[in-house]
Amino acid sequence: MQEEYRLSNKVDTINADDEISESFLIDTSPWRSRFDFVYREIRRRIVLLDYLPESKLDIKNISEEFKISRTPIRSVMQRLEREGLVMTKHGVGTIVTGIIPSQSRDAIQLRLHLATLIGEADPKPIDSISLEGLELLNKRTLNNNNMSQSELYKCYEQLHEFKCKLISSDLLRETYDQMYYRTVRVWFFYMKQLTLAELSESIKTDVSQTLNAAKRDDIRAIGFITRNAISAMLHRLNLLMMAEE
Amino acid sequence: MQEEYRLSNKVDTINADDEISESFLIDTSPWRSRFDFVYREIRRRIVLLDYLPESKLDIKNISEEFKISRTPIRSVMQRLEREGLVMTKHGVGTIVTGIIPSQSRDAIQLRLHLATLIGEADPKPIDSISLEGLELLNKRTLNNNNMSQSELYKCYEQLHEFKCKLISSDLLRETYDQMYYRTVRVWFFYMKQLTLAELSESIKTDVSQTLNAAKRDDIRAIGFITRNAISAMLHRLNLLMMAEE
DNA sequence: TAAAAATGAGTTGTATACATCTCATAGGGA
DNA sequence: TCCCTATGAGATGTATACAACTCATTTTTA
Repeated sequence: MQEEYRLSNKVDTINADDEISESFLIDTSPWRSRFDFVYREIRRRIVLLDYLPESKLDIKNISEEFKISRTPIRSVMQRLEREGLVMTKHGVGTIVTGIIPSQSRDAIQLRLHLATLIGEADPKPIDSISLEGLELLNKRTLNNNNMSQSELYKCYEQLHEFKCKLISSDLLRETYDQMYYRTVRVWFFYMKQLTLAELSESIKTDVSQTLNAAKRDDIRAIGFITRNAISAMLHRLNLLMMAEE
Repeated sequence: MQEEYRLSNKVDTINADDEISESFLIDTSPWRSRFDFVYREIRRRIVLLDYLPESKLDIKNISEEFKISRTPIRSVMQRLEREGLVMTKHGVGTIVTGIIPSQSRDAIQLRLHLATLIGEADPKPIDSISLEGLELLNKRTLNNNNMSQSELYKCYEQLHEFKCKLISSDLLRETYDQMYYRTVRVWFFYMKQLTLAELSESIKTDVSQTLNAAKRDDIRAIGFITRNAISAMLHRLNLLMMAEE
C-alpha cells in the first residue's frame, strides 16, 4: 500500500503516471490536492530519511519526477522550510536540515507540552469507526514482531491521526501535527542506535494504553499517555545525544 | 536602493517608517529582507485592520505598490495563509480571514499555554540593553494617557519582543510569535467595544509588572504575568463574543 | 416568462525565461 | 610555489505570459 505512493526514481512508467492522476481526481480542487500530494510525499521522504539530513535536494529532478514545474515545487519547499525540514539559500541550493540535538530536544519538548492539551477544552467524542481502526491497529502491532521502518512509520501515523481527531481546536491540531513530524524524524534518525525493536515496543504499549483509555472515553488520559511516551523517548534520546556531543 | 521598499503614502507615522527601514538595512541578504519587509508590512495592515476581515486583497495593486511582481507577493500570501491571516481560492481571490469567535478563543488559549513556558528550560539572561528598553517603554506607557491605535500596536510589539528574547527555544519563540499576531488582531477587532483606554490600562500593568520581575531576574514570573494578562483579556472577550453569538 | 446555457471579466495556479547570487576552479602574476 | 582574481557552472529569486477556475451577466431556448 505504502509502496504504491513511492514513485520510482526517474523511471516514468505509464502506471506511475496513472496513479498520480487518479489520486488527483479524488479531490474536488485539483491544485490543492496536487500540492498536498507532493508536499506529503516529500515530507515522508525527509522523515523516513530517504532524503538524508544535510543532503542537497535536486529540485530539477523532483519537478521532473512529479511532472510539474519548479513554481509549485517552490511552494512546497517554502512550506517545508517554515516547518524546519529544509533550508534554502539563494544561489546555493535547497538542503534538508541537519538533526541538531538542541533543536530536536526543543521540538520534542514542545510536542510533549502540547500533548497534555489533547484532552483539554471539549475534545471531540470518539466515533465508533475510529475506535475500530484503533483496535485493528492494536492487533496489527501486537502480532507483528518484525516491523519494517515504513511499516512503523504507517503505524505511528495512524495512531497520531487517531489522537489528532480528538483535538477540537484546529490550531492546536495543526501545531501538534507539525511537532509530530519533526520528532518522528529525529526518532528515525537515531533508529539504528535505538533499534527497531525498541521503537516497536514503544508503539505497542502506546497503542494498547490509548485503546484502553479510548474504550472508557477518557480522552484526558490519552493526552497524558502520549506525554509520557514522548517523555520516555526524550529520555532515551538525551542519553544518545549526550554521548554524541 | 532600499528606499524603493519604503512606503510613501500608507505608513501611519514617520517614526514607524524610519524604524522599519532601519531594521531593513541590518540584514545582509536582500531577498530575505525584501520578503520580510513586505510580509511584516502586510501582516501589520491585517492586524491593525487596515485590511478588514472578510475583505478581498487587490494583489495587483499590492504588487504595484511594493514595485515587485506577483510571484514574491504570492510567497508572502502563502505564508500568511499558513498563519491563518488570509485565505486564497482559485479563480476567486485572496481574502483576509474573518474573525471567528471559536477560532479566536483557540488562538488565545494556545498562546496562554505557551506563555507559561516562557521561563522554562534555561531562559536566556536579560541583557542590560533590553532592560533599558523596557524601562523606557514603561515610562512611555505611563506618561501617555491617550495612545493611538498604532502607538498601542508598537508598544505591545516591543513588550512582546522583549519577552521573546527570553525564550531560548527558537521553535517555541516562533510558535508563540505566531499566536501573538493572531490574538492581537482579535483584540484590535473588538477594540471599539473594549475601548482604547482598557487596552492601554492592560499594557501599562503588563509592562510595569514585567519590568519588576525582570529587575530581579525572575523570568518564570514573566511567563505567568503574561499568562494572566492573556487570561484576563480572554475573559473580557468571552463576554463580548457571547453577546454576539 | 422563466430557466438553462453561454460568454466574459477578473483572479489564482503554472510554466518558463531571465536576473542574481554562491562557490569551485582555473589561470596569471609575483 | 603561493595568492589573488576572474570566470563559469549551477542554484535560487523574479518577472511575465498563459492556463484554469469562479461568478455575474447576457443570451438563447422551451
